[in-house]
Amino acid sequence: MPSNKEIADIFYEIADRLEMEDERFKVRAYRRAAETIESLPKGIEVYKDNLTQLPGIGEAIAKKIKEILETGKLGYLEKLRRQMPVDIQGLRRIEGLGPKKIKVLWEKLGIRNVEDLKKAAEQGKIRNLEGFGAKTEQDILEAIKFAQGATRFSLGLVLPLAEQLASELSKYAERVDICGSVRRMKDTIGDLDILAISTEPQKLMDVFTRLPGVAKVLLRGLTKTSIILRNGLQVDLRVVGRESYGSALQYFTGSKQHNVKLRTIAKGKGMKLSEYGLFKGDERIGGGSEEEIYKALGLEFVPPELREDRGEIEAAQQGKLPKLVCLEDIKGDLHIHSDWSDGRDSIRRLAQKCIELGYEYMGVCDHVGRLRIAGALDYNGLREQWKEIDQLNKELAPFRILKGAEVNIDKKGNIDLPEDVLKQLDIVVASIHFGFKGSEEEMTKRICKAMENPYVTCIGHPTGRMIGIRPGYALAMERVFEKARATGTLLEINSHPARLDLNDVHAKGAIEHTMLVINTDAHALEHLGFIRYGVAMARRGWCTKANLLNTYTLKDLLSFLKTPKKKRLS
DNA sequence: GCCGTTTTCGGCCCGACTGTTTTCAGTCG
Repeated sequence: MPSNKEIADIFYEIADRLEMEDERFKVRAYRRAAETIESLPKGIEVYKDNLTQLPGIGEAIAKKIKEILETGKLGYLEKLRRQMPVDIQGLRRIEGLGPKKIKVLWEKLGIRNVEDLKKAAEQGKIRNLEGFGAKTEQDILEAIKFAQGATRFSLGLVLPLAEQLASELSKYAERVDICGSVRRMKDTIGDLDILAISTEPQKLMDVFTRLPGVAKVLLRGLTKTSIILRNGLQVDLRVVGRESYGSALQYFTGSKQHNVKLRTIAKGKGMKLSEYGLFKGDERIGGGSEEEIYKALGLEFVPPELREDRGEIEAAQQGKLPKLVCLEDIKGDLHIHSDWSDGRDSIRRLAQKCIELGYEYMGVCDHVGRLRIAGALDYNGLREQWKEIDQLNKELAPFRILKGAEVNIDKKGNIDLPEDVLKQLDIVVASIHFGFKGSEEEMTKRICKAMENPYVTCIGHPTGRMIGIRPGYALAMERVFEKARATGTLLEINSHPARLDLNDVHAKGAIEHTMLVINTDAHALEHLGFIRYGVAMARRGWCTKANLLNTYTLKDLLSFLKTPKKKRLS
């Protein structure tokens, strides 16, 4: 059974291919359908009998979905592929290449995939094509380099998959845990490690190798089996005995550097730590649980997110690990898009979902100003929106919807909304949405200038990176952090799985100077759930509740926002 | 191809930026 993501990808590909044929509206229709499918909360087979009820799905696409569910493929797409046998998905991941350029590359140079593209660019063939030039050729080479370096998957893709696999496997095992970098909640994941206790390893491995989505079985044994999923992700399943489960969990969670250091400490104490347990001579003195291992080594328990050998071991020895923020500490989400701009859902529905999540408040920050994505709001639009928010606030009290906006930082560091409008807002998220290619000096100045604006509450996705697509723009982070402190500006941890920006390392650096806020940048109800990835970045960045604005109660938040910006952090 | 107090046809989000093009197409958000 193909996953929702796989079916969505089929429609995205159709859209790309139709776009090459200069189709316009069908392209939009297929993309819309793909977006719907991708964000369904349950497997699409659940909706099989009333597909046309789903937004953006009509008779024709419903029929195609059924064909995919029944046969595993789609004749229409195969026909399109035969017309132009080009690896669209691969080529589209090269930044700056869209369907039109890909088409020219295919027609003029016979380029079918990234490898062909690289060769042609290196040979200088691309610069002579109409619509291309030397600069484009250079950009293509750089984009290829970046995309190829990024064979890692984003946490947001792997974690839900990992949980699904673990839940399936746990039907056949006494205990199943996700280990490795996924358990440590690293922003990008190389492969997925799963650990289990089972009295029927044979059966468990059978189930594992026959999971839906398995493309290839790399190796298969009773204690270790490795598979590759259709999306290219490698998954290792290891089965160990109950008595050494804790040490195995510890060992397979890593990181490698963290483990090396732990083993050194064990050695210094005349002990030996391995995946099979903690030993003194031949006697096993621990290994059933992780807790007893850390305790026996004279350490506080180290949460998996901190296990990177970034000072956590020393802190644990001194009993000085921070009390990390957790999901339950989050009292609200302060960067949410509604259907007033490019979001999908109404403020009312978003608010209801936030209430369900136990939040005390939310911030509606639709696009405002020059970047007219999906009809970004102007001042009049904002005022209309405020009326709705005032009404909802009466209705939903004590829950509180804050009036906000996401504004653009232009190339000079100015905000594209006048101050007399900005000052009427509760929250202003300022972000860079264009002009990523400036020098470090230019980009740093630009962000710093934006922070000087007295009404900018925080900088959205401060580095602009997109996981696997583009690195962040060049920034002197220390200068940004210092400016944030000087001006009372917060920095965002954007929880969107493709962003995770600030990342863990930056977050850790930032809290030495300023406060952070974890936002989802949700464009639909289900995106509110991304918050856990942002919390994970914060935890990996050693953040406590006190470092994060949206752990504040509504009362404290309002008093913070009422304080003049320059005095907020003092 | 989808959708509907513009409802079975006709409209569908659109502006900024970039590089190359001397007036604009392609890409991005």
